[in-house]
Amino acid sequence: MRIGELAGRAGVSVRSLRYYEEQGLLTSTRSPSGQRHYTEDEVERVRLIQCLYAAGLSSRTIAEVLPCVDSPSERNSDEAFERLLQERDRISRHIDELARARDALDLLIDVNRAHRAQLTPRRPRA
Amino acid sequence: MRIGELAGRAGVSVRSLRYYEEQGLLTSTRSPSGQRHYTEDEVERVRLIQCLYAAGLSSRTIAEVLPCVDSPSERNSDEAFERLLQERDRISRHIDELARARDALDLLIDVNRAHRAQLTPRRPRA
DNA sequence: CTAAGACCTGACATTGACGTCAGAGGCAAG
DNA sequence: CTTGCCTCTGACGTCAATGTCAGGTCTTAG
Repeated sequence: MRIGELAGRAGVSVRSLRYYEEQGLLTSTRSPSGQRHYTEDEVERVRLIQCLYAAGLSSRTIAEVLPCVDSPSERNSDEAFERLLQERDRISRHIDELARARDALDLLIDVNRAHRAQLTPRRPRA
Repeated sequence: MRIGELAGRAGVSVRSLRYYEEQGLLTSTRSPSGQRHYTEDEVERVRLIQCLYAAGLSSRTIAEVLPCVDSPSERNSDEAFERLLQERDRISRHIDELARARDALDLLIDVNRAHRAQLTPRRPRA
């Protein structure tokens, strides 16, 4: 398929796909006229890349761990594997951080609700 | 206290504190010579602001919810309160997203571990 | 054949939370 | 008074993942 279709099916912009290729996260075969062509598999790959971006990994970091996706059986991915573990931990810590922030907001919400209840004693959900 | 001490105690840069003030997140009293002075309370406020930044809120959004911190009892914070609920939900969704990414990494880790175990059958943790 | 629409490269624009630097003034200790 | 550190304002720099535009080529439906 061509780049427009891949973009549509993976839910990203054409611009992003070209950027991913530039960053070494994605490869394409080229038609004689220079247009990029992709296989079905690339759809999932792009979704994975997006997932990792959403988890806060940078292009560089994604590039570093991709060997674990592409050739999990090769010895050359020692560094990549280390990175994978690191990123997993970073995500866990980030989740904890978000949970603490959510707790703070929950507390604020409770306090505000209490005050609001007092202000409008007989007008709930207005 | 002056800005350097606040920065140290709250764990942020002096530059950041001035930026927060510029964004309306923090206020200071000024000495006759123009230097900023802060009370003890501001330490906690700065930590809260940092917490919200870490949770992905922008300066603008933090400014929008701060009325709920400063005057939780006032009617004027309707919009702020709405925003508070929205952000809480956004954080929850973000946590779910991160958890999915972590699951994906865990799977990758398992697969890679399996392959590595096969490659070096009698050399664990080398 | 031809027009519309997808695609190409290259380059500049954007956004947000800062870093950093310049040039100037403030303040406590010796 | 001076030395050294803190602070001030203002302004430009940064980084990363895109958006967007220009000027040109390719493909395909009619």
